[in-house]
Amino acid sequence: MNFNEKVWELTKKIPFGRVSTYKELANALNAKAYQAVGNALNKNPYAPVVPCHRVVKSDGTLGGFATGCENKIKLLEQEGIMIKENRIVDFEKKMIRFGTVQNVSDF
DNA sequence: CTAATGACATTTG
DNA sequence: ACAAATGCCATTA
Repeated sequence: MNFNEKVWELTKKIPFGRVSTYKELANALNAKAYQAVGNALNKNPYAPVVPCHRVVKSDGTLGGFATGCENKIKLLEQEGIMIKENRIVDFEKKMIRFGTVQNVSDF
């Protein structure tokens, strides 16, 4: 299993209504290649399978999207995530950390 | 193998 | 707070 497949598998595990960051994704894979994570998501062949729109930058901004960041915003809003000025609202609460159980009550 | 690239991150001006 | 510069790691040419 190469690095990209790991990234995609992990991305598929992001639950509905939550988001994660490239850095946390790489950290969960025990690697530091956050940029390579974004690179993998960019050319992922599992476009509809992998919820790439739930992956954002570490500071809460959206980052990029293959089919346009506007589309990314729409997808996230469909999942109940509010976007303000290209930034995720309550990002700290929405962000998921793999390996740690998150509190669902505040969402 | 070497060089260039990117949906990034961190530091600096 | 914003923009530029630098560092980073896997992938690709």
